[in-house]
Amino acid sequence: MRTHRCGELRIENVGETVILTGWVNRRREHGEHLAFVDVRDHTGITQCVVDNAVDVRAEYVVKITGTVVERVEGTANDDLPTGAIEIKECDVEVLSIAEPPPFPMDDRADQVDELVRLRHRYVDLRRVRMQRNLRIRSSVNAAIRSAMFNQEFVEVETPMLMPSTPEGAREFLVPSRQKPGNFYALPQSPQLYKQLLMVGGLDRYFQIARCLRDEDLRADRQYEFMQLDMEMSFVDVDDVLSAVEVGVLDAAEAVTGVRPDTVERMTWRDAMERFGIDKPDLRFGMELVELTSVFAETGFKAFSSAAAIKAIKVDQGADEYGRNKLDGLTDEAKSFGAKGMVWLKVRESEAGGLEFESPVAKFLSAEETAAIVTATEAVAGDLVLIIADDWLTTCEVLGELRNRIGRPPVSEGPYKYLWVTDFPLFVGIDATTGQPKTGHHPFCQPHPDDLDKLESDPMSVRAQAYDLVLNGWELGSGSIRIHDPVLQRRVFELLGINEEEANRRFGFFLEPFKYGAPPHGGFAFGIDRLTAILAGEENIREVIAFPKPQSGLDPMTNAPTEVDASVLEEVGIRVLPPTL
RNA sequence: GGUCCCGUAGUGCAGUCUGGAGUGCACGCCGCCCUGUCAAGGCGGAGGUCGCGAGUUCAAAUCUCGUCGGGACCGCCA
Repeated sequence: MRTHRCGELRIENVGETVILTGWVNRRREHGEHLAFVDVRDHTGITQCVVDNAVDVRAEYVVKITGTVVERVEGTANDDLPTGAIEIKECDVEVLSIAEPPPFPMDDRADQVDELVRLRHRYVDLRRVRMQRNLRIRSSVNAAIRSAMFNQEFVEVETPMLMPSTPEGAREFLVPSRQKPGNFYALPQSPQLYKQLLMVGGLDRYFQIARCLRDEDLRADRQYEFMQLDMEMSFVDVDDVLSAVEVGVLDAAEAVTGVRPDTVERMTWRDAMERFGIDKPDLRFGMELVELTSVFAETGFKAFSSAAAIKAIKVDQGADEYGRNKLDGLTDEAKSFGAKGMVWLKVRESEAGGLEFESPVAKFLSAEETAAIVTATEAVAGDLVLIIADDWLTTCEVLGELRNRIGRPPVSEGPYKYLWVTDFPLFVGIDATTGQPKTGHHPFCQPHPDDLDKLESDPMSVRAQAYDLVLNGWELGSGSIRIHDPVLQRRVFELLGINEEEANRRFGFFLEPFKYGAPPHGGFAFGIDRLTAILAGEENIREVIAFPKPQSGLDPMTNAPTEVDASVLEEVGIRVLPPTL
């Protein structure tokens, strides 16, 4: 139908008769005998010179046949790759007429209410931004697929209809017609199946897998999302990390043209100590400074009873953070669990040294003041924020403040990939049962050096679990799995799950391990998130063709909808009246 | 479940604090003019349930309450 695409023609094509197809980007009339029509497809725009009698308007779909000519002296457009030429003696065929688009087709649409864009997503998708993002996404998928295939991973599709498992995220349920009153669940992840593929001797499995979780939506969370899901047999942690790295770095290189530096590694403990979070953004410093020992003998009550005291320093933040902003940060700190926040503005003292301007300055001894300055390497004009609490709270609150104050926008480089390793096997105690709660999932292999502490000091046991982090976003996580039924039983017991309950909840999954399970481990990372960061987008909706807004209600299709009573009847469902 | 912000023409805004006729701007749209524009230019025109519902008031886009919708975040996401 066409000889060229709209972004292709150059000065070399002058003289050729060409056929272009696309959408009318804009029309400029100049009296009775002259009008310019910019025809657009995903490759770009070409200017066509037509007679004003031709009635084409914005977003009409057209087929234009004409001759490529060099533009008249002085009328070339340097902003367009095709700006040196135009199409003359055009024969214009209208393939589809169109109503005016509901929003501008250029960058101004970035300011339009997202709901309007989503309601007319098919129009929004024509824009440069969305074309670019979806093509980046396609490159990411292609790079990952070939990276895994080249490493001898086998692509296997696992079922979308699976049994409901009560663990983890809330599931989407699918009623059964053959067995009314019973339900399938859509997979939160292919976790269970991929481990069974290892039992089945696939050795190396991967899948670009759709996962579904019925949890509240966020900028980085949709009901449905895509993961690179993989699992390997006869491996240790390093083997898994290396294999995943190839996929992630290939994808990044495919998009940016630059292969990222090798992925850094950091233990969970170090990440918490230094950055106060298990997904540190390494693009900026502002590391947490340890001050606990400084206040070992302090007379300041807020600090004397705290297990951990740490600080962050805001370079030259003293003037920028007035009373209102500091109060805001304090409220923030409290909302994340701190009892309070101490701020110190560093000033030159009259004696020539440094002193603090702060409501609590008078409670700090000269030695403590000096020690804080030394530890934080503060200079006049800096702002120091101190949190004193139990170790985890101190770290987490400062981690939040650090991100709030220093974190650059997603679109700013560089890309900082990071492995966070040695996560704790258990995090916290379940308030109702008094049993430890798993940090990852109950099939996660404890660190071999910590096996003897499982019963005696479970909270200190590290897991062979690891996360991949990019610029402060958690891309994914994985672990070496338990393949030994005896060890699995020990872990279940610690979690308060007896054998009967384990069989009831995970029976179909545990049974196969009696038939010879290889040691194995794996990983999964979110393709939406990786693509968003590589595209410089703050929100994964911008890299998804048809995403849902925060409510989960689709403004284009109106899903979810009611269904006919007969349909419900068939699956044995009766809908309750809405609760008031 | 919670906190905060937003809702005025197809789109983006101003007006809301301090109540006084839908008062206004830009883009888009429709018509006319225009032979070198390229987010063209000129002239004219159409287009509004101020999200919705109550309340206060002589009078509500504006104040109050409720509700719906959107966004960011917390909870949640093994």
